[in-house]
This record gives sequence, structure tokens and C-alpha cells, in this order.
Amino acid sequence: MRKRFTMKDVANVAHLSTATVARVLHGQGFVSEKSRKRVLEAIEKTGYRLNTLAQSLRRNQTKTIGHLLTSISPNLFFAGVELGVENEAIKNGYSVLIWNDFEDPKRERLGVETFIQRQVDAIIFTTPIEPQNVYAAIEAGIPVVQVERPTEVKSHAVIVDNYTGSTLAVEHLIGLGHQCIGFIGGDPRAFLTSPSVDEQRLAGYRDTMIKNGIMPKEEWLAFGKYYSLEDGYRIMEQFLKLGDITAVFATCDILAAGALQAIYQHNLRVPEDVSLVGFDNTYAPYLSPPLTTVEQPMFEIGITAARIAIEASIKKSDFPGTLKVESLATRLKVRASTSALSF
Amino acid sequence: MRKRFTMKDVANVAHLSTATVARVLHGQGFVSEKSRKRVLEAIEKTGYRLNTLAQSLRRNQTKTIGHLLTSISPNLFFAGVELGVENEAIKNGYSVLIWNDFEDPKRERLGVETFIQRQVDAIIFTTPIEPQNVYAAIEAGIPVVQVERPTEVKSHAVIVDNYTGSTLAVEHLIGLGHQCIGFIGGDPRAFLTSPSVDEQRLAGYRDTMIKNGIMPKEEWLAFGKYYSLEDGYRIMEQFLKLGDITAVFATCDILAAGALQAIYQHNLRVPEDVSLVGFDNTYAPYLSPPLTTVEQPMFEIGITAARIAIEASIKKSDFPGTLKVESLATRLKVRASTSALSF
DNA sequence: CTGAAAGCGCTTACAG
DNA sequence: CTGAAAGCGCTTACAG
Repeated sequence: MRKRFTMKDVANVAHLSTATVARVLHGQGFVSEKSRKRVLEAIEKTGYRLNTLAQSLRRNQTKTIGHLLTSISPNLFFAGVELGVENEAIKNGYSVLIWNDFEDPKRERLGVETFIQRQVDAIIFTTPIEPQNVYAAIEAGIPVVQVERPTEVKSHAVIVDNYTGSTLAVEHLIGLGHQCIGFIGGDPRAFLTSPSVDEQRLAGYRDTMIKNGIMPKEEWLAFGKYYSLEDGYRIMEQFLKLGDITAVFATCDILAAGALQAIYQHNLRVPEDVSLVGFDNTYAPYLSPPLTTVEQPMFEIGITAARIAIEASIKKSDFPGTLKVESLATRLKVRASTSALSF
Repeated sequence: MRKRFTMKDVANVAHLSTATVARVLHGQGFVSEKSRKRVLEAIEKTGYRLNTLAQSLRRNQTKTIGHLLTSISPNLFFAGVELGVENEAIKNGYSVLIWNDFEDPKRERLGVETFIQRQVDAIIFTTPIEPQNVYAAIEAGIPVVQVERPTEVKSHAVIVDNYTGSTLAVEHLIGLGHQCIGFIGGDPRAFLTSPSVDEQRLAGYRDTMIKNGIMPKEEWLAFGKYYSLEDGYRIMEQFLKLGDITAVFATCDILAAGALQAIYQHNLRVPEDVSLVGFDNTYAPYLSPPLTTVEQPMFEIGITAARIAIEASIKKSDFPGTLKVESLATRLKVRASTSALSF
């Protein structure tokens, strides 16, 4: 491996100073046309590349976003957000350090500490776990954006209109003639954050049912421990035993996928025997049949989070004066898993 | 935002030099117990954190791996590899810069250039596109690991035994009594890299069929343009029209998911009407029924790639002297989508 | 229009 | 056992 060329090497080749090379490189300040040409030639000849590290140290700005997230697999929601974050980052000349914490608070902490030491310009928590970890980042003077499930620690945030999304799903089913609609929740942090995402979705379900004159039975509601296939499967089997349910709304496509497996296992068909609606629009398009689902704008969530993060890192003085909290809309994606109730 | 404390601040508080602080921090070199205590107290008091940036510049080592990959969504294969890479990285004190290229050569190039400028210690291409982009990294003196689909450019690599995987799938189906087995391929770069992944899988299929005395008909073979739902769906519909096929082997779970949708749409059941085997073990567990599939050790692929990358970055002199090419085994994961042929 | 020089926060060979 | 000092590769205020 040969030594890389530095700005000084370029300056020497061009018989100019590093200051002039820097001016040409960044296109600012006065440089004579002749000098500019000499510099450009020297860069060409040496194959010089700027050392971002040195630049970052000097400018006290790394153009790096630390993205701390639950896990990019298997829940594609997080992968979708990450792609949005990365896209907006790149567009602005930033790069993304990624850190999956698997919902482990210790691993989240390690991520925060690593990001601080690496001088990231901002940290995005796509679903923070421990409030004190979020606080540690803020304490260190780093702009923070909490996504989807903000803790009680105040910071910029990007959230989603879960209530309305849930409403859309249930209205769709009621519009198709369904009355006995099961609800499968599974927020891992239900009732911990306030109000939890799945509480909002439950509220949307309940309010819409009642508004339409349907009093949901206690047995129509079930919460898994996680957003897991197993919970979806198990709860769906309970629902099938009940005998009255004709449609099911699950708060995550993974839960819906599990429910679908139970239905399939019992030799029933969707939507002929039971209609099914998911949430997220991650696995929904891949299932048989393709699922009607409440779409979360994952990519846009990521873009928005990154945009706020970058803005905040540029004018840190504003922080934490004006906190931005952007709420994004969800929308119903109708596919083949829902149909009119037949009598 | 207050200024962060530096090593000099700590040294001042402890009434010692930065050299001594550094020694304590890294636990090497001689430091008297008394001095060590003073330093530790000063660190405690100031909340000092090491500035990795400065360290990296000085040591000429960033402890950063650049992971250039196709896209973490929707093909979870890449997400799985990334998780492996990250896990091994963290274990060794490294961080991961992520870069999705969406199979766009220009975006891949931008990623390589960014990684070079940011002085990453190694670059992992989880599926390189342009050989010259791989070459650019090597040219810059950066250790490279190509994963799964190495280009003709020589570098470290982690590959998968696709041929055997394919063999396992087809033997499984033949063992269940199937003879007319359809093959759905969709390697986006089939016949470009040599030999392409899907060519290997096709060879495994063909050899196994012939070894068992079955001469596959031309119509039993079909390639999509991509690993897409649409291609899987379309090809499966063709297969259904044929009338003789009783089992299908798809080279990607996404293709299998599409095929499953076609089968479902035609009111047929898996495995009762047709058996189905996928490849990857990404979507397979989530489908109805859960799919028998050839599992790729995604996590281990990532771990292996990161391990090689880190080793290579530490002893660069070896590079490119001894190139490591590790091949990982696949295995068949039998689930509910395959059953004995009933006459 | 151009350059000398200080400095970002570390590390480390060297002297004592 | 400890510290002074050079240097990693940039940027930038300042002088000319």
C-alpha cells in the first residue's frame, strides 16, 4: 500500500501553498485562473483525495449522522426508515453510522457512547429504549431526533398518526359490512411509553367501533408480547375458536402474517372466510393474498428525521430552544385480504 | 452546547501531562498508582470522553468498516448480512458506515469515494456491481471483501455454496416423489458474473434431476429479470398452465412468495396441489404456509466478511499477498410447503 | 490573489 | 515513572 497524497503534496506539485489548494478544492476565496489550473492538474496527477477525517477535526463537524435503531431485520419498518435517513443524508453530503440495538438498553448505551466519541453531528433514535440514553446524547450537546416512540425526554421527534391509521382500517372493514372485528396488538413497549403506539391504535379501533354503534367484546381484543409471528398465530387461533369474528385488524404486518398462517392452517381462506388488515406495509405485499394494510411512510419518516437532524446540527444554538415534532400521516393500502361480508 | 473537555483539560485538572492521561486511558506504559488515581478522578469529574476523530487521524486507523450493499430492504438477505457485519465489528471495537447502492453503479462509486475519503479501514461489498469500483478501493490501498457475487477483480471474498444448496432442495423434492419440478430463477446479474449465482443454482438443479433419471423439459425452466414478486407470479402462472408440474424450486424467497400468490389466486393449496421450495430463508418463515427453503447463513456471512476485513486492515502488508476466500454452507430448512406427491 | 502559521485533539518516540 | 514536543492532514484568520 502506497502512501496517500496529502494537500501538501498537491501544493508542492503545483508550487503553491496548501491554502490555495484548499481554496480551489472548496471553490471559495480568490484564486487566479492560472493557479486554479495548476492545482487541478496537480490533483489529477496525484490522484489526491481530501482526508475527511482531518477536515472534520478541524471544522468540528463530521457530517455524520448516527442512526441508532431497533433492528433492520426482520421488521422491515426499521430498514425502511434507515433507507430514508441514508438518502437524505447522502443528498446533503452526510454519511450514516448504523447501530442496531435489538431492544437491549446496554447495547443502546454503547451505541450512544460510540457515537459521542466519534463526534457524530446528530443522533437519530429509531425507537429509543432508555430515556437516560437519549438524555446522555443531549447532555453531550448532540442534536437528537426520536422517531415513532419518543421517550419522555424532550427532543426533536418524528411521529406517525397511529390513531387515524387505525381508524381508517376499522372504517374500511365496517364499510364492508363487518361488525365482529378482532384486534391484535403487540407493542413491546405498550403502556410503558405514554401513550404507547398500540394504545393509540387501540383507541382508534375502539372509537371507530363505538362511533358505528358496535360495542367491541372483551374477547375481540388481544395483545401479544411482541410483534411476532407466534403471537399473531396464537391470538388468531383464539379468535377462530370464538366463532363470531369475521374480520381482524392487526397492528403490525408481522402479527398479521402470523394470523394468516393460523387461518391457512385451519383450511380457511382470506378474505372469503375472514378479512384481515395489517399495519406498516412491510410484509403485506409479499403475503398470500397480498394484505390490505395501514401504510407507514417509512422512507419519508427517515427523510424527515434526517432533515431535522441535519438542520439541528447546523444551528446548534437553537437547540433545544425550538423543538420540532413532525407528525406524518398514514394511509390505507387496500389489497386482496379484505372483502364484503357475505351472509 | 458547552465545549467538550479534551485530554488537555483532564491533564490540567489532574496536574499531569496529556501523555500520562493517554497512558491511563489506554492502560499501557508505566503510571504510578497515585497518578492513575488522579487521572481517573479528573476524567470522572470532567466527564471526559476520548475524541475518536483525533485518535484516528493520529493513528491512521479509523476502526471503521464501510459496508456497501445492494439494499437492506426489501431483500432481507442484505439486512441479515449487515447485522452480522455490525456484530463482528462492534465486538472488535469497530463501527460500520452503511451505504445502500440500489444496484446503481454510480451510487456504488459515490459510496466507494466517500469511504476512501473517510479513511475507512476496510470495505465490504455485499454484492459489488462494477468491477472498477471494487478496483478503485483496492487501488486506494483499502482491504476489500466481496460477498456472494465477487467480480473478476481479485480480493478477499465470502461466498456461499449455491450448487449444493440447490442440490439439497431438488433432492428433497425428488425424495418426496416429485418428478416434474419447475425452476424459477431471477439473478439480476445472471450470466454477467462468472459463474453467476443462479447459474450455480441451475446447475445444481439440472445435475440432480439428471442424476435421478429425470430429463428436465425446457418449459420447466424460467428466469425472471429480477428477484421480484412479479416475476415469481408470472412464471408460476405459466407453470400452472403447463399442467404437469407438481413442485417448484425458486432461487429466492421473494420469487417463491410471488409464485405462492399465483397459486393462491388460482385457488390451489401448497403443498397439497403443488410443493414449493425457496432460497435464502428470508421471507420463507412469514408466508402461508411457512416455506421450505434453502437457508443462507446471512448472519455468519456478515461475521465472516467483517472478520476478514478487520484482519486484513490490521496487517495490510499481507495484502493482496494472500487472498482469503471463504465458502459457507447452505442447508435445507424443511417447513410446511413441501409434501409427498399424492397420486 | 497568495502564503505562513496556528491549531483542531490526539499519540508516541525520546529524553530525563 | 513523567513530560515536552512533533506531527497526523486539514482550515482559516491574518498579513501582505
